[in-house]
Amino acid sequence: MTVWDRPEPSARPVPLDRERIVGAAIALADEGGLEAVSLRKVAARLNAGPMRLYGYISTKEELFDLMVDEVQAEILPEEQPGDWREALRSLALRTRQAALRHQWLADLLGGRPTLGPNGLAVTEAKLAALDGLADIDTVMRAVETVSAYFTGAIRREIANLRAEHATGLSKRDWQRASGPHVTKMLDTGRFPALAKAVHDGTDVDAETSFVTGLDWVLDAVAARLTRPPA
Amino acid sequence: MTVWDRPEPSARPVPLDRERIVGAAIALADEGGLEAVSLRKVAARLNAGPMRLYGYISTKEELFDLMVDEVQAEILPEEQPGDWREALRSLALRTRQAALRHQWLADLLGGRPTLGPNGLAVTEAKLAALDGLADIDTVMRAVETVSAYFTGAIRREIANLRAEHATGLSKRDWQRASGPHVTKMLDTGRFPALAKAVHDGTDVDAETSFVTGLDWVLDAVAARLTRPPA
DNA sequence: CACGGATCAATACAGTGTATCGACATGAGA
DNA sequence: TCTCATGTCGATACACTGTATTGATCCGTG
Repeated sequence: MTVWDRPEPSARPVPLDRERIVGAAIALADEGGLEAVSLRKVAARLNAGPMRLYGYISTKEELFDLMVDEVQAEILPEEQPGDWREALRSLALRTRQAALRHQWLADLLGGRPTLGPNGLAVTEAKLAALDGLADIDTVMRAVETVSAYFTGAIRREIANLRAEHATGLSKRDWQRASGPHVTKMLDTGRFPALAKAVHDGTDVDAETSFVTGLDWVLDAVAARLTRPPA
Repeated sequence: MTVWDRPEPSARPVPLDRERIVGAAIALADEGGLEAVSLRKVAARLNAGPMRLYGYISTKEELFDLMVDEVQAEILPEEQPGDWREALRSLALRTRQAALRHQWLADLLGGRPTLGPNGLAVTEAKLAALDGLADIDTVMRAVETVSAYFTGAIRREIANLRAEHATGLSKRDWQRASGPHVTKMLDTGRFPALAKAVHDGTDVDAETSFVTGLDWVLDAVAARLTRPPA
């Protein structure tokens, strides 16, 4: 092969860093969900070979961790409100909003400990909100409980949202259309309470449902904060 | 290729049904986690070719759905206790126990609507527990809230459990060893509340933490049931 | 006994995460 | 200024994935 056949080597490789990599991965996930994120596609988006990424991450899971941590930054509020309740509420709502923007977050939320800088900062914010209002153990329990609630609630919301979107129908029509199956099941009479709920229940929008439960949980926390701090 | 070269066709194919398929898949998942479940391995475990499965399921996701529903059967209590609170508590605890037996369940919990027969039965049980104790909408909100809580809590618990197991150390040593990283972060002083929590917090076992939060949430529900039923 | 339709296995394909390794550009030393 | 070691990058390779297609083989029915 003569020089003339050989192509000129491509310009110096594009400089890379984790930020760019994570950005590309998030973009892909936003567009096509988590399953659209492959190391090859991420690399391609950065005009790099797939193996190049292994200088910055050592496994795909690590990339996911970085993605989650990146999004955690969106959750941190600009400034901490004074009231503990408003602080926790705000963190929960912002997490939900982030999950609505990046629906793939629902697949990752709670799936691994969040030890990245932003993840730690979020945890710090939660703990700080309650700092001094009760003994430490109570505070930890409170944070865990609230976090567990909204993690679970967000996951369910996104799951339903996807189910609706998959069948391509409005919220209310879902039960009727998600199934011939479900309706048939309900008609068997083996699920009377559920049938009644589907039939007579008001369908509130997801946000209302989310904050309703959230406020209940916050009430429960409030009830435990009456004890004097340790 | 003559007849003599050609092997006698293997005995009549093993009969198959969804139950067997799901059983094999669950066995694989119990042993090696969700990622150990591949259609090829499931089929191999049943002495069948991979394509054979597509007569019973049309996608791998459906197999996961069947697995989840199968495990839901373990959650249904033999008989419903009289007290609504005990009923919900029991469902939550049994879900947790199921998740501890089948840790892969944590990856799937809340990820999709559960419309299988057992999933519907579980939902029915939750709703039935509260039936008549408040207007339907309140009941639905209560069930959603409790479910969101324990879904999230279970997920976090399993996540931590895996993290500990991955580093192979005891609960308490985790913060110290999960990182050089975490300790260094804490030493920066940027996370005072978190540092205090790690330092001064008692480490309660996971079950205690779970039921503590659960009882808080149940208290919150109880507070809303005082209103007369609709 | 022949045939039609269903059932199943084999093959194939496009894609995955990651290990290995050879080429090559870059910086240090002579 | 030339040479050589170093470490980075890309190509190749491997074992594996979910699933479409296709061709053989069996069964029940005419």
